[in-house]
Amino acid sequence: MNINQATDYAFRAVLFLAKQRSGKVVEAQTIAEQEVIPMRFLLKIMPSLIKAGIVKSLRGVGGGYFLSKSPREITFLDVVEAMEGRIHINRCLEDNGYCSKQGAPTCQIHRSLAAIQANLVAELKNHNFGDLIN
Amino acid sequence: MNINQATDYAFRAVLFLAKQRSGKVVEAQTIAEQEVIPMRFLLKIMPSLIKAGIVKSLRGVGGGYFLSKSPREITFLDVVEAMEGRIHINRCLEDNGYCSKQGAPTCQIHRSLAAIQANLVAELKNHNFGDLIN
DNA sequence: CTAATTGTTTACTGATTTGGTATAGTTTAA
DNA sequence: TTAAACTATACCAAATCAGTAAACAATTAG
Repeated sequence: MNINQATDYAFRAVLFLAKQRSGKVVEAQTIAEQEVIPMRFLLKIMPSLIKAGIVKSLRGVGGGYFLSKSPREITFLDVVEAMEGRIHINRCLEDNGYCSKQGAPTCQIHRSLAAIQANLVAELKNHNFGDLIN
Repeated sequence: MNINQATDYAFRAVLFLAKQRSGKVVEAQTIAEQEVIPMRFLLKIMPSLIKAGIVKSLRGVGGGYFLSKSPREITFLDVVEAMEGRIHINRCLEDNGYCSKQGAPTCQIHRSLAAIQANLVAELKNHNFGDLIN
């Protein structure tokens, strides 16, 4: 029931970029040093944020990363999903959800967990990076 | 961000016991068959529910398991914590929380995740097994 | 054009967790 | 005392996690 280390680092990288003046390009090494993230690991994490449309990058001299939209438009859910995919608090809630009992449609546990998951997703969506920097 | 298979099985075992008439002792094999849980695995799971005070057991002939309190008094949080311990959605929220940046007290991410976690815990506490059997 | 700089991609690795099985032991009723 | 039931512990293969490494691609400076 937790986020993994890569997601934790991703939160910090996004927050660090959100704190820069708009459009400022920050190289990986700066983020890694300031946020105490292993450089190589950060370099593996960033492409996930790019694919999710949260961050953009520039290569070559003077290159680096910057947010692709305003911090207020980036939610905690966006970052979690960028790193870990859609949230499913139990296997039975996945798209072709597996259950050894095959009882999903009528399973009371399934329904309760679905409600709990929906609440969690809503809560994650309710936190954005704009609120964190003011 | 999910519960593990053992916890899923634990939910089913508790619900199955909750559906029995009060005080009925059910042997492991019956639970395993009805809920489609590998017997040996179930036998390893049950002691966690017993230690958490959710279930009681009787050994020997005619033995088995039964709930130690009313279904309404058993929450989803109780079962999750019985199986996985206290919920921490990120390492920094553990008792002696680790953070490579050591910035927990002033970290905005930490504070947001703490709020999200508190919401999740409250939601889990809000679902009980009494509601599921009526 | 070339070299230096910066991100991208993919593969690899050791440690830990997960999901489950096996074995030996304890308790209890008949 | 024997069979039925749970308990404790050890074991195991596969997957995931956290991180490292190396080769590659793009860009800019000179």
